[in-house]
Amino acid sequence: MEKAATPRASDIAYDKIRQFVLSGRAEPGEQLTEEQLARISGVSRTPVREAVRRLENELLIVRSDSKRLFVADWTAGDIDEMFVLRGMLEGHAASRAARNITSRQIEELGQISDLLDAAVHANPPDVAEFLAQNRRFHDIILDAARSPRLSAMLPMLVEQPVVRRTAAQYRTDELVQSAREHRELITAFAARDSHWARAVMTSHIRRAFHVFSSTAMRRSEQVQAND
Amino acid sequence: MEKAATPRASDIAYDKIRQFVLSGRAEPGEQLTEEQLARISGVSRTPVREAVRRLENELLIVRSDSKRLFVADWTAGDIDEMFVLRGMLEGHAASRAARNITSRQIEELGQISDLLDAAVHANPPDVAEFLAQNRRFHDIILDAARSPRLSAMLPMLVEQPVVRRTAAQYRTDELVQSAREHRELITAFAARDSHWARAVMTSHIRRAFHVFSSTAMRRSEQVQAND
DNA sequence: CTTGACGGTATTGTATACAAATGTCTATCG
DNA sequence: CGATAGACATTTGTATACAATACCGTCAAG
Repeated sequence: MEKAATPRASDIAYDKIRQFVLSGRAEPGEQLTEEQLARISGVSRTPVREAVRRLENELLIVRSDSKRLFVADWTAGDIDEMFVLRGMLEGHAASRAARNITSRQIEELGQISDLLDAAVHANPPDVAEFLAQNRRFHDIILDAARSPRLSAMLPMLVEQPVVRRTAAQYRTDELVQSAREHRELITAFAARDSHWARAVMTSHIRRAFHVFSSTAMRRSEQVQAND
Repeated sequence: MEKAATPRASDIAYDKIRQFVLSGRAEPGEQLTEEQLARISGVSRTPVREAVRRLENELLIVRSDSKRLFVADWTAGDIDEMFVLRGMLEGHAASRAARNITSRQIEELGQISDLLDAAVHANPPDVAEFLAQNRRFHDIILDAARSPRLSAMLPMLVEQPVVRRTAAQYRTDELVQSAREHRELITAFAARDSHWARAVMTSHIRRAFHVFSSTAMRRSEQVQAND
């Protein structure tokens, strides 16, 4: 049985606020007060402050000239930049992982890959499941990289603008290709080929960026159509 | 006249604790209690906690399995990894800076470069001044890169193991070479050549790593001699 | 001698009260 | 009419008290 870790109020606050921001219930640029966030997360301001510090560090929340909190708002340039950094860092993580990964972990990646395939080929494709397993996949690689520093830095980059859009925007062929790349990564890991792993990961992330861009466009077209 | 910003207690705590850790007054692996840190920095536990969160994020302080604080302790592998990441990120920063830097900023870099030369050629070389100006130099580049994300991530990597050793460990020829690379960076910026800038910066950081390794060795030899 | 349970102590986590500071509105003056 | 100063409201920052949790030594049983 899994351990039922004690829920720390500051973690609760972190999750709730994060979800509040990413779900789009808070508009980009909107002001947030600590008290409001305390109400939302059901704890006092003290743990909220800690949570806010973390989110601020992830640039999900920004502080105005002096100390007032706002929901971050992303330019296209920010997002591009973010994917570039993710490409570098995840590429590096993959490279390290190829050297350090255990066969147990490779097995695990294989199982996740099966789940990814299942999610893709479901009818209709189960995109939420796909994203969840995709995240697990990348987390294992990060773990295998054995770099506390990478583990601290990557969360600042992952899935920030991704979550906001609805899952329905993905096309099946994109998911298929993504799943294929995961398989290739596993092969590279099994071969302990760090250069291969880095290259596959880098292009994987970069392609994700273009998928993101095009789905963002699709979405805005859809929004226009709804107006 | 420059603004005399209000000193926030949490910033005071951050500076004091950081200095406490980096100066070597705290042994790596040693436990730190919030109350002790509060005494040291002269504020209450609340701002200390915020400061600790930041330092924890920079991996200068680590949390034991549950919640007790310890001074981080670095393996050779950690330091190597850190310089690799710095190389990637500062290289990327230089690349962006080459595209975005203003002529005003290039001038500023030139002035700092003069100060670097002066510090190197003083007799004896003024290493503290060199390090201070070096830091200003890199900060300007980071600023010119215009990426809030890089600005958030790089502080996690800079000068952590560097400060602990005494300045006297540097050799003059190393400082001369470093100053030369700064000049070359300026040239690359002036030419707006992002590839050149990235390459120079990458090798600059990588060379710094090897200088660091050798000075660390020199230092340990010296310590052995003193035993 | 080892192991495990118990309880005291040290340390971290949270809430609340209050202080400092920032923003905003209004009234008055140029 | 616009600008500015001052009072008021809102928001963030800090300290303290208390609660919850983890650690560690002790003691008893196997």
